[in-house]
Amino acid sequence: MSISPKMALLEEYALVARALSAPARLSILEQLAQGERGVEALAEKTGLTLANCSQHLQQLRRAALVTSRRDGKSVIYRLTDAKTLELMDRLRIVAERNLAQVERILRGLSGGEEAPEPVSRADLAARLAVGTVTVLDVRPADEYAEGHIPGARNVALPELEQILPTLSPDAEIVAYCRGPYCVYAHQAVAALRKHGLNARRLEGGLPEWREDGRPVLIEGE
Amino acid sequence: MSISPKMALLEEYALVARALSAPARLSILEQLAQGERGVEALAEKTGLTLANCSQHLQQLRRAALVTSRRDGKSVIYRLTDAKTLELMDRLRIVAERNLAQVERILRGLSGGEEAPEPVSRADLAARLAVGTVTVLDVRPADEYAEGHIPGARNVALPELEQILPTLSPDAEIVAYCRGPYCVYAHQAVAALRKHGLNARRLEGGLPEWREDGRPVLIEGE
DNA sequence: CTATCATTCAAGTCATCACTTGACTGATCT
DNA sequence: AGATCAGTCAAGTGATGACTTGAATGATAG
Repeated sequence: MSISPKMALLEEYALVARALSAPARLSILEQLAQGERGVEALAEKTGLTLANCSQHLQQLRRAALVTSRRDGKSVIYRLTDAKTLELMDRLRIVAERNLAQVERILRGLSGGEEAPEPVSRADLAARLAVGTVTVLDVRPADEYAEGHIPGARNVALPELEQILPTLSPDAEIVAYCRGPYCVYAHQAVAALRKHGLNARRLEGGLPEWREDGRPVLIEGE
Repeated sequence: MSISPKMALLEEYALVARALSAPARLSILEQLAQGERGVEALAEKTGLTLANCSQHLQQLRRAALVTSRRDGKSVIYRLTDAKTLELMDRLRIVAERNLAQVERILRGLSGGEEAPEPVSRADLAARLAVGTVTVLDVRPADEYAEGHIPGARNVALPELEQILPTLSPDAEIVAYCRGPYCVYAHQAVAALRKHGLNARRLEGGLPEWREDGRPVLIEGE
């Protein structure tokens, strides 16, 4: 006797949801959204041990969210499909709408202040075209080097304080980071606004910008 | 010592994903998409025992995907937010794109034949306006009575064979059911096509139709 | 061919989950 | 108040998951 096709389908959908049901794996997926990565790099960025990270990757592979290829001694993982990012974004949206806890955390990130609405990517592109905006890439330098919005200046969060004097109080500042799951841009905007600067977050991050088909500058090109 | 806000956020997102990670709960959510329901009705429709169903509902409530209210002796559950349906649809899309197993099951539902593209809801609305289409609601009668597309004829799957003679071979037939997770429309279309009829599925089901703001007829109105 | 490096596998531990059974609670009906 | 009905809770079981540690694999460098 075979199980019903309906249950079989639900099992498959549940398999994908289960892949997203551990914070560690969401963190890995966020990293992979920046670009393909070896296991060690992923383990370091996510703070997981190597073996643990490898096992999470196996689970992501079982759900077919990631694929791997061999490159010499290394195994390089990448997202199977950009649609996964949309799924993760819906997940965030539903969580933000329904869970009071999420709002509390986000407010905490903004230092208790009300954060301004984020700038849409289309909006930023338009402002970049006429040059009336300062764009800050607040990711770590290695990720910036791998690709960033043309014209963006890289300032990892710890260095933010130091560059404050170089920012004009009149300038319109837009900060971005890895994407909707990343808190760097939230924190950067909160810090900048505390110093009276006119800063806002970009909606989404570099992966979403790239997915829109907008230009991405790679270091050394 | 407090955990980082980032991990706290990821935990919340993972909580929502975990709520979607059991087939039983996906099944419950699909039912709730039809309309609010008591625990017993949900248990019956999903084939879960009462206690088990209740416990799944607690988990859905923890993730804030459903809310409940008391009505006399009964507790009525409903979806907190229609965005949840979008999330579930993305889940399905990602699963269909990445998992070969899903394609295999869907092909099996269609009797091995290649199923035609579904009809979009806008398309069906246009055809209904000019009256050149036969719409079949292939859900159980009680769900049809609770609301259906105006002009749709209710034929639960087991009765489909009997009404075949009443369908013209020239008519264009569109079948719909509960939504993207429901297999009834797939099966109905396969059966109809096997008899040489020109049948296609509607994209999505009644909840999506309603969510579009299109008219829904309730029995006895 | 041996050594090295990147990754995976295997085994074990502790926690959580799905499901069952049977007792419990809270609202209604008589 | 007692009986009844809808739903929840509590405890127990077997399965799965997250994480750790240490051994095994597979490709390259010497």
